[in-house]
Amino acid sequence: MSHRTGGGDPAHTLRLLWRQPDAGARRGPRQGRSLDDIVASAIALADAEGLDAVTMRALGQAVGAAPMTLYTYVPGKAELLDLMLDAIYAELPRPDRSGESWRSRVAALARDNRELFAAHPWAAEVATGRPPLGPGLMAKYEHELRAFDDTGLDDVTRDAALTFVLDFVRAAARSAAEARSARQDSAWTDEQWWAANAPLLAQVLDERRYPTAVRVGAAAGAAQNAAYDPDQAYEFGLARVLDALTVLIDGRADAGRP
Amino acid sequence: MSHRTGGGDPAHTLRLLWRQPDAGARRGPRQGRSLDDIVASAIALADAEGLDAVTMRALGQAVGAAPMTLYTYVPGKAELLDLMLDAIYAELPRPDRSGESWRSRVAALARDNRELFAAHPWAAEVATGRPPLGPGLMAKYEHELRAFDDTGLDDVTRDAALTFVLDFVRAAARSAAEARSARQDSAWTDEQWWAANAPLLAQVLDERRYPTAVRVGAAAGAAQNAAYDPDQAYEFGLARVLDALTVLIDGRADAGRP
DNA sequence: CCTTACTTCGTACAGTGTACAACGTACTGC
DNA sequence: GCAGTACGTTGTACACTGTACGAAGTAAGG
Repeated sequence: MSHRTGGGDPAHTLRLLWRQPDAGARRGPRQGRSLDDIVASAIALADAEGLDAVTMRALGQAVGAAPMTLYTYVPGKAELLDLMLDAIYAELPRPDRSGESWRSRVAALARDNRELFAAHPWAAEVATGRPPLGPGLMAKYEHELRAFDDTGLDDVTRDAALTFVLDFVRAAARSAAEARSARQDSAWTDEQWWAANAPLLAQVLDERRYPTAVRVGAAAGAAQNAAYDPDQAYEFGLARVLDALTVLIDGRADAGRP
Repeated sequence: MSHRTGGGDPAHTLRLLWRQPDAGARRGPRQGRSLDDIVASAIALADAEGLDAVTMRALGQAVGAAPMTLYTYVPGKAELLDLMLDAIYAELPRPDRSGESWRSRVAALARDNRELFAAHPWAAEVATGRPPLGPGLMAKYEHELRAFDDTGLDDVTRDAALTFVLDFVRAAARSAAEARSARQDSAWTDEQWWAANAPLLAQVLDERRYPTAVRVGAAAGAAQNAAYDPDQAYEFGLARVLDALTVLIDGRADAGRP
């Protein structure tokens, strides 16, 4: 199974996200834990051991309860993922950057999101078909839209530009997470992997058939000391994203450069 | 479990990808099917019912064999995913575009990849920590690198630029796939979902607290007839990507435009 | 022919999310 | 104070996953 959000009654999920208790007096025993405890434990578990380690059984053990107890706090696992995401969104820094240039603000926005994914790599893996419209995401959205103040973009374009930046950072984080988990899970280091592949690869990669691929692949591999360096891909991509926005906003490519 | 590639002996996987039979005479009964049959059935299954439907049991039934029989063709499911990916890469069109501008070639490259993900939406979900270095991927890489001929980019930058474009298309395909599966799996249409969320959202979305978010969100929602339109996001993003490459390659923003 | 390597497949196991029912608890209405 | 009831907690159970293991049958080598 893949990790997906949503699924249940949207109104119920939304009440949970905004921590709006059900109306009516509560009979029966009081809950021994809080929703925040559950969510915080789940995030800690995911940070430490990855999203696959967040099972209802493991989470139950982490909070000292039977697995099924969790279902009195949360309708199901999909909603738990929504809550986890919204919680880490709420943690993002949101300093006032109104004195800076838009370019500096957007670069900071990208950096903050990158650091979010560095702290919580699992977040890039979660498939959010419908986003968790909680306080964390709203605060994030509000703050990040402000990065485009004074750019002259209309509202629709502003939203599209933000989505473009965020999707880029998320894709980079996902690639980085995949590269890392390939290293960790597979019991083969990058070097061993290449060494194991090299003999047959040399035999099968005809330079007449793949001249450009062989040459460029070798150059790129040498430049990165690996088949793929997520950090370099991010730096390169971010520069391109900022260039693209400069064209969109200032109508030329060299604004803000020496 | 998420869907991941790789894992086993890289050399063995590589032999499978390039269809290099093990050396030595084969004793015992001959295999009743071919590796290509297995892979083709798996792709058909994934196309029709999604990646989650590709289980060893279902695939066994599709090829008319017991589930465990598959393990004589493929070491495990991770390797099967590698083979599926390489197979669809091999299907991509690779016409000679040497007469066109680089911008037209890169746009075509993006379109071809977008259509690949449209035909095989599951491909965007697969986590390829280490890429399947088979004939399909090599042919794809060779052809796509050629899109940057005559751009003056050095080899390392050429690889980075291609990665940038491909990552963008993949991210867009992933978002589109997530949005679609949210629609299909959740039993709530987009309209029902918004209708269910609207009352509480109206109550909780204070316009003083989230002025920009509320305004921009409403404008974007109206412009897209939905919370999120993957097609519009793709078109917007592709234009930005091409602008960014124009800056990189031609040093200005307006090359190739009227 | 016997041996050996190989394909096929039934069974089994550890793991997943969660439905269901039993049990105890604390509040509501009297 | 007491019955009724809604709710928290939990053990068990189910369908499902990938795949390890071993038995049975088949074709080739010596």
